[in-house]
Amino acid sequence: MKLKLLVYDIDHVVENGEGVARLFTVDEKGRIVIVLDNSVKPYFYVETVEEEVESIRKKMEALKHEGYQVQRVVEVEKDFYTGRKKLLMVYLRNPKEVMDVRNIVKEWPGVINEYEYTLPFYHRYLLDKGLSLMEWIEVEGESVNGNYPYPVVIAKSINKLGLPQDQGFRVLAFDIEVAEENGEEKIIMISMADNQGFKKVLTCWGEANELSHVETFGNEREMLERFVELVGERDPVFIVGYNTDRFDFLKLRDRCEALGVKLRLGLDRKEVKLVKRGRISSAKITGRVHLDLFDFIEHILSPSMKTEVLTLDAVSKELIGKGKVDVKWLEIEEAWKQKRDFEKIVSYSLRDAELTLALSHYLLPQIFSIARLTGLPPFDASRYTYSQLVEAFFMKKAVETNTLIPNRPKHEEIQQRRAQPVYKGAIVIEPEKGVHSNILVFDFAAMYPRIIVTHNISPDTLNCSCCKKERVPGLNYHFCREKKGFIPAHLEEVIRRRDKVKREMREIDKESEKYRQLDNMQFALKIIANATYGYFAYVGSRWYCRPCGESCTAWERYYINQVIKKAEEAGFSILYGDTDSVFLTLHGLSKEELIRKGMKWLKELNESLPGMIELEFRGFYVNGIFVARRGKVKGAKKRYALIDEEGELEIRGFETVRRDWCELSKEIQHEVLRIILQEKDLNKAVALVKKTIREIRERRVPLEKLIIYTQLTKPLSEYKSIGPHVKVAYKLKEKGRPVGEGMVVQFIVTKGSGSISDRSMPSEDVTIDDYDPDYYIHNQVLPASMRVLSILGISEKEILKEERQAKLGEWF
DNA sequence: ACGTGTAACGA
DNA sequence: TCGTTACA
Repeated sequence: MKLKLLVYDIDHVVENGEGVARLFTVDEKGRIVIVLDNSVKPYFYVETVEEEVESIRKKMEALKHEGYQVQRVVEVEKDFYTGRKKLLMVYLRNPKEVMDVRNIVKEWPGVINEYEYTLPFYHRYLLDKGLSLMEWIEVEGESVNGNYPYPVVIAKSINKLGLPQDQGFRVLAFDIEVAEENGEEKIIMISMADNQGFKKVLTCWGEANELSHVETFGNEREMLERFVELVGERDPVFIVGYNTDRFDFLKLRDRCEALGVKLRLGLDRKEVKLVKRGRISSAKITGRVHLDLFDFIEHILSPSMKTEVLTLDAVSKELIGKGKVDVKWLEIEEAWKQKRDFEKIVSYSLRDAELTLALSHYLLPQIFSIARLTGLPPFDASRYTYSQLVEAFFMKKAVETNTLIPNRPKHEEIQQRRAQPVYKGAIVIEPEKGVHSNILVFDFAAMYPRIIVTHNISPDTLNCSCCKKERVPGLNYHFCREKKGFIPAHLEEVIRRRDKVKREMREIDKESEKYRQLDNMQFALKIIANATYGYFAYVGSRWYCRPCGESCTAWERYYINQVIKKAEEAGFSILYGDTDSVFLTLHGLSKEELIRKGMKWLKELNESLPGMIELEFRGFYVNGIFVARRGKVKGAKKRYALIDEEGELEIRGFETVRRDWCELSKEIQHEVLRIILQEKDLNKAVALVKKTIREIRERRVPLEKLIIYTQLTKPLSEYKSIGPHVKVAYKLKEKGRPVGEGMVVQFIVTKGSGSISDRSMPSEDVTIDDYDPDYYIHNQVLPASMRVLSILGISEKEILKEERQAKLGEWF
């Protein structure tokens, strides 16, 4: 029989001692079909000294007599960055024997190194088959009776059908609530929502009730058993949650263990498995893909998000415009805290499941797009960091081009790499402080990836012996001009594909499904393109190449200097520049003349730039402001504000955009910048600051605007210097609150004695009468505002002097 | 577990 | 001054 199927997950089973890939798929009607395929055998590579090839091959074959099922040993040749390599390819039967045999072989004399022995078998299978998940395949095979309540097919052949076309998967979101009872933490509520309209709240807390979607149980065990039963009934392909790796599944496992409930959520009715992944573990379910959206957001999306905290509420609000904490939800939250008003609590809990479901609708297509590009299962694609995704992409390309995958560095090697001094980075031009008008901004789009491609920067082209034509400016490296490097070859493909997708996007309706699909595609390509430079110099990298990273920044400095030189030659003044951007102006020209001259200059410049490197026009700005460094005359780098013709502000580096400054300071600084750049009314800006200072003294500011957010970047015990956020973390810990690395501490500085740290309190414990007006005036609002006002000739004294008079005035 | 350059805070 | 954070 022939079947058209979409693979959404994969693992392997061992049958009669043989590794068999197990593909979890759905057909066009959304029905689950399990496909078993034994066409890929587990193997790894061994590099030996030339003279020992034969003897070692014989020795390996002889391992059969010691119980190792060495099937075949084949001599192969593969590309490597050091050149062509002859290798022995050792085929085994059971995937777990790969490690066992490698551990034996590595001790043998004459064996130089082993390769590709750490790949999980499912990854080996996907790479060798050239398959990506979330794509349609055609399976020819035979239907058999398996131990699953789903059809099982043994594959004879599998063909890729090409273009991805999404399928309506069943997606179930869930969320649990816990509470302490008699010193023991229990699960008291489980909410579920799926994309077929199913909603359910299970609880073993509160009284019986009339709500149709609520089931109340006499005890926690019955509730958990019902949860397992319901997952089976709803039969989802994707189970999504928010922070479920680190919280919900750990709690579920603990409680199920304590109460003797089997958490059988898998298609095979097996229990949820917690698999270790670095510091934290992930919950894995056979045949259903558990996706923790928090991981994906933390690793991939958060750098480009505005929110200070990655709570479900804040994230949904930013990404899908839902989850706004309005009055109604505040009420519900209060009810939950006080454990009263059952109905409200149920809706609170259910809302989390529904928000997670809504988020998944938006995020799953992005995850799938990354999965297709990197060849990783969605389970991994959603959990990997930038560097891991880049690595997976190049591993796929390596196998496609008969290139040997370099090994991951061992612990010792990582230490050595870490000990290397940092190399020279990008150039930042020191700006002249003050206000400037008529500014043209240009930047190099995707500069590092384009440098890598244009100059063929790659570990396999570094210092080749065949040609030495192009030396890296200022460094003693050169890269081959004859042969295309491994990294540049595939990176070029990524950049070209992305450019093409972006061109296609311009032609179609922004609201269309096709547009979203293309957008997700270009996003996945962008991740790979942008992270490759950093990956060269990342200590954990397989394709580690410091000279490559160093060369990228050297070329970057070269090009920025070229641009500056040519701009000066054309008569422009250079106001500022950072890494890949330049800010230019030309006094005495009208706006139109300036733009016309700028465009002409840009065209000529681009004709002189090689390869894929191109400078782009980012925009024209009416005004811009550069501020001074603290206590210095010179202008500060990476801190400026621009305003365009539409009155749109672009603020970089200022307190306004930093989360470790309180909202009030940020708001006032933003307003000061706007008043100055847009209204050009210095007095109005000064008056605003004065008014704000008065309001702080009179305690007429909302407490939330005084909260400072600071992240704990390491475990509490590792801090040598105890700053405010660390002190607050200790205070939280004392209260019995969970405190850990990665947590964003929220605090307010209060009155009293001692250092600022001593006086910093968890924001939840502070009332309006507690905060320290002096701190918020002198350490927050004033510095933030003065940063801008002082360059316009306003002194702190001026603002405070009149402030004192105003205060005096209150007495008369 | 992506790179380096930078400003600024609090102890 | 140093350790720390968050930004470009």
